[in-house]
Amino acid sequence: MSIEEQIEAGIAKAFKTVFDVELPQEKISLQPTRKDFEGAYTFVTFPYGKLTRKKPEETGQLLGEELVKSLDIVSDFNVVKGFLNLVIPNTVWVKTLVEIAEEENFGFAKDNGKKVMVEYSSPNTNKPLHLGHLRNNFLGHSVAMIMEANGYNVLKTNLVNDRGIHICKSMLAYQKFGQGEELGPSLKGDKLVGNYYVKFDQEYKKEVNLLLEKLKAVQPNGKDEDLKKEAEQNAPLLVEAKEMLLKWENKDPEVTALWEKMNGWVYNGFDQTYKLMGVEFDKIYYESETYLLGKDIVNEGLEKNLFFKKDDGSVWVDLSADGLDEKLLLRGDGTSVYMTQDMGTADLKYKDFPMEKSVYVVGNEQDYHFKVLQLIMKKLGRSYAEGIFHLSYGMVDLPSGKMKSREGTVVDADDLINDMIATAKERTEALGKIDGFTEEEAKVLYHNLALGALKYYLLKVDPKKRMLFNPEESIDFQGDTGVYIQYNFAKMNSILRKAKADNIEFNGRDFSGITDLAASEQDIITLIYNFPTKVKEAGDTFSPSVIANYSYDLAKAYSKLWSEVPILAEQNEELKAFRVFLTAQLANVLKKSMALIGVQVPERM
RNA sequence: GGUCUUGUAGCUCAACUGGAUAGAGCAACUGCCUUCUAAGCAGUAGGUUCCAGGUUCGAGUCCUGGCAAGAUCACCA
Repeated sequence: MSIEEQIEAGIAKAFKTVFDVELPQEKISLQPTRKDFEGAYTFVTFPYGKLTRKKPEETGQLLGEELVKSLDIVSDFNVVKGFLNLVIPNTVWVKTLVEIAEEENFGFAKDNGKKVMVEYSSPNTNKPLHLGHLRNNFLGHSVAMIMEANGYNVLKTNLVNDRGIHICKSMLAYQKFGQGEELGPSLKGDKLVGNYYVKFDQEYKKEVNLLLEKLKAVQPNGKDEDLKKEAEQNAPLLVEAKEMLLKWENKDPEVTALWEKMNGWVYNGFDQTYKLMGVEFDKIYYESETYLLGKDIVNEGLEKNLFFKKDDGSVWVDLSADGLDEKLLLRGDGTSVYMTQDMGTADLKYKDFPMEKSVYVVGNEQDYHFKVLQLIMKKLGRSYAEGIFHLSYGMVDLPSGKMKSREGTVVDADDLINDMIATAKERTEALGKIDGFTEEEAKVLYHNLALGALKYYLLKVDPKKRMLFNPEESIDFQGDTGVYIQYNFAKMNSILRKAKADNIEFNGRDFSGITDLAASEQDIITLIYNFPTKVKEAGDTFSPSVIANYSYDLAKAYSKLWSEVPILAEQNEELKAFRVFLTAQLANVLKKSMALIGVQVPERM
């Protein structure tokens, strides 16, 4: 039984013995005591005045006296207004830490027999990955690991958008302007293809302007808006791209071959970037294979009278009763729309991997889409519908506004990571921290520092919030950063290395003689003790930020300890061993928690 | 216009799901490297938690109404 549970049970009992009232344990909750007061846990007595017929202070006083009497783990208490602060003796904390050290897989839940699928990344194959994708990938990968730590069997998936008009645009531009360019060593495949996507847009805009001039000449009285629309629709490049899409759908050999060739280039590039980012997938879905799915489900919905057909043959669902609008599910010509496809894919996913929860890491511009998707699948009676969770995250904007691939105003993922690596190298060398490192070790360190800084930066923030990224200001290496946490881990490791060299034994040692703890030592133990709660909270809310912030707290606590008490320089042998032991436990938990946000911690830096 | 999200120190973010005097980092200022890594520690300053009501013993957190920013409301994906 956890410390909290023991106290809660004790409080329930105390209500009975002191006030002769029944208060079920579920109704009792504790909170951590604020730093400025003595104690570890606080019980708020304000709500129980009616029950005890006493003032909150008095209720607290009487409960406190009873708890000290009845519970070994409560040694003292104090009452401030309606707050009963309970003191847990140091020996209990020390004992707790020893128990934690003996626990295998501390903090991680046992296999719960449940499955969860996490879909993330979901790139388009017409352009390279950018900063927005980094947020997506880091979130998804981290959530997958957090769910695993919560006992789920996790399948990481990637739904690649490899077809559609936008893909045809880059293909067409390549065909027209590519002059047979082939993949070379100087340019990654995704970049090569991305360039043609930009090229398409440039040429297309020229055509639109040209056409607009002509239209204006012919229809001097036409509204600017209408003419522009007409020009945009009829520009030859777009018309050709549409034709190409039709050819693709009809499996035209030439178009298919080009499509395969260019997508191959892109995947080659993506693989490099994914590797650089440190994310991976268990299964990859391609929209080219799923885009025809879902039509059966549309028929099913029609049969069940959940959907309806309009005169032109298009199929809709009326969600106005749920506060939403009517939504198109199938075009008049019988072709699929996005929603058709996603309904089909939802069924396919469940068929492949019958899961309790299905997480979609997708930007918040699709909030409406996923709300509708879940609602429809619920109406259709899909058992998995309840478990659909759209992990909606805010856009990463630049000071200049939105990132736009077509206009080239994006922060490229590879470039950003490589810049960060260069910065890490520069900083490390300036600080003279690489003495004794081999070239290979130094390279690994720079990579870990760069990725750590970047991942922490993107994950410590609540996903819902949109964020502003200023490329002019590099991501910090000081203060509340990934590097700070890594640095403190390196310090812990330095202690452990030296302790080993000095043959300081701490495993399995009896620390019952430790009765005095410095405030920073006690803080660290409580933090370590809270690890399982944090893992659970992060899993329940799909929030890597919980883990990121927790990791920072751990690092900060050690930094404080470091400056306040001697560790290896401690004269008392038992105390010295205890502090090394504490360091070892903390390092262990910190490494685990950082791993949950995908950050590697260095042994030395 | 409807719906959803966000609004906390100059800036970037927290706040244990309704609890005590709202906490960190950056930037500014002041101390601290003959002791285990100063990518650090300690301190000073910085707040009408967007505004106005309400519920409650108690509100940054819940409700109502505003204001501001963003997203979305396509036979695009």
